[in-house]
Amino acid sequence: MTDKDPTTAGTVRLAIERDIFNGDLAPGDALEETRLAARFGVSRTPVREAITQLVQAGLVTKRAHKRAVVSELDPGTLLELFEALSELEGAAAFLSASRMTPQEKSELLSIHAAAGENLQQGGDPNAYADLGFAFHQLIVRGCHNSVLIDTTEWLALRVLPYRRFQVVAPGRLQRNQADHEGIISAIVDGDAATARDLIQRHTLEQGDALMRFIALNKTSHADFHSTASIKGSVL
Amino acid sequence: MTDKDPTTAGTVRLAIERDIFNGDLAPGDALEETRLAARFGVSRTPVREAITQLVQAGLVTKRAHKRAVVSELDPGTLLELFEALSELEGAAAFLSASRMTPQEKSELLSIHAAAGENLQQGGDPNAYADLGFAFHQLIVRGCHNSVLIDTTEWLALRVLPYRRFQVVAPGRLQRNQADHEGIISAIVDGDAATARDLIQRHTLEQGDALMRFIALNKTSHADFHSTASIKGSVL
DNA sequence: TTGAGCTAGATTGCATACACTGATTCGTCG
DNA sequence: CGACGAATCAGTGTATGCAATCTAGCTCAA
Repeated sequence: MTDKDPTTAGTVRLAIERDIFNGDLAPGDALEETRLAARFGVSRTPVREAITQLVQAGLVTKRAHKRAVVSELDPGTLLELFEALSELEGAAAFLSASRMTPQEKSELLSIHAAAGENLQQGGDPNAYADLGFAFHQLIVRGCHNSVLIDTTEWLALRVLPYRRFQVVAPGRLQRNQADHEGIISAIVDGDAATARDLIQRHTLEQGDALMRFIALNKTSHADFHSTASIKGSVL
Repeated sequence: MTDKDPTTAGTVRLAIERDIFNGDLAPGDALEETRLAARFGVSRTPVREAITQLVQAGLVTKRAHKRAVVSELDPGTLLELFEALSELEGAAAFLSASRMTPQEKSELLSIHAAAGENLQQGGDPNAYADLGFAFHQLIVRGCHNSVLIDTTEWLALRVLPYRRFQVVAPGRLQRNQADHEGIISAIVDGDAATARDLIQRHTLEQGDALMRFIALNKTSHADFHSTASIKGSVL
């Protein structure tokens, strides 16, 4: 996914991806080839190729002779996305329970501990969000099935443009941490079925929370942009 | 997936896909831009775009400054692929058990009946394989979650280039039909957990059978091509 | 005032030309 | 005779130009 690509097209693709994840490019924004080419100091050709790649990755939507736009996820699709993601993460957790190496398990524990410390000391929410992301990533990768890993992360990628929507419901972070606690126990104990069940429910809840947050805040496109300063993650 | 794309690049992409699924382009074969451009009577530009799309779809592999080749699946990856696919189909079946409409269920039953008839009358194995493919597709689509459907079919697509490997183990088709029988019962009864379990095991077995068949027959690349006349499906 | 039709500008899709990288072959030296 | 190196060549990566298409703004009529 994050392979080093010495070609210009690959570099441009990563740059655009960064912009999308940073929020410099919001869902619905247009990707104009000429403008991007000028901005990166290259011709339109590699830009076009980068856009083609992003379209196939699902981050960008495009139709013939119409300009490409950053994919917008309507609530329905978002719900479907999280439902599918919860199944995939559940499957990965199921396998991870029996396949993670002791080293991977200890890494998982240390990340969880760091997140707990951050939470207790009222640390940076962004840092906590990043730790949460790493937590999920470690579990997924612990299944040692690269196809399953790639597929899961591919879906997770499509939610990233919505990271800016901070989930601020009261007590949400504490519940998140408690969920993680239970998931870790199941994995460390090798209880695959419980691990699957817990993380699946957990991911579905996250999606639900994000959806409700978006439904409340995104009354218009302008409002969407107004939240650009709020950064954070739901993962 | 099969969207109408009026652009040249889209047409070329579909043409190359066809060649891959038909076996005119076997895994490992090189895709040379100039040659393809000449063949389709277009310039290299749309051909490059088509190849980029196929790379992102996983059907083609490419590295910078090296020519693109039809993706080759080593036994390990193939195993991972089927493991992931079994999880996804299992998840879809789980949801389908409660979401399929009566109409969809009856369609499923009629396809299964047709397959049974074909089997009993010693009909065309290719036709049986197609029915089996339709069977799986119906179950997946019955979950009514387009993200899950697309993801599952995307993985299934990567196995299609190996359709030519007919699984001819004795009694295999009968066991396949019996599996389908059980899966249908579970879905019609609304027994989601059983449906998931059965189809998951079923898909894993299919992958295992395909893997063993390939391991036996593919002693060299030449041998691979020699089986080109044998057509069929494992789905 | 509002809506349909049209025209001009902007933008995409494709073709062609050039630059650069990787591979093969041939020549030379040990 | 074998091995190393340089030149040549095939093929990909990028730039640019042109034609087809879309979009926005305007005109004009209802």
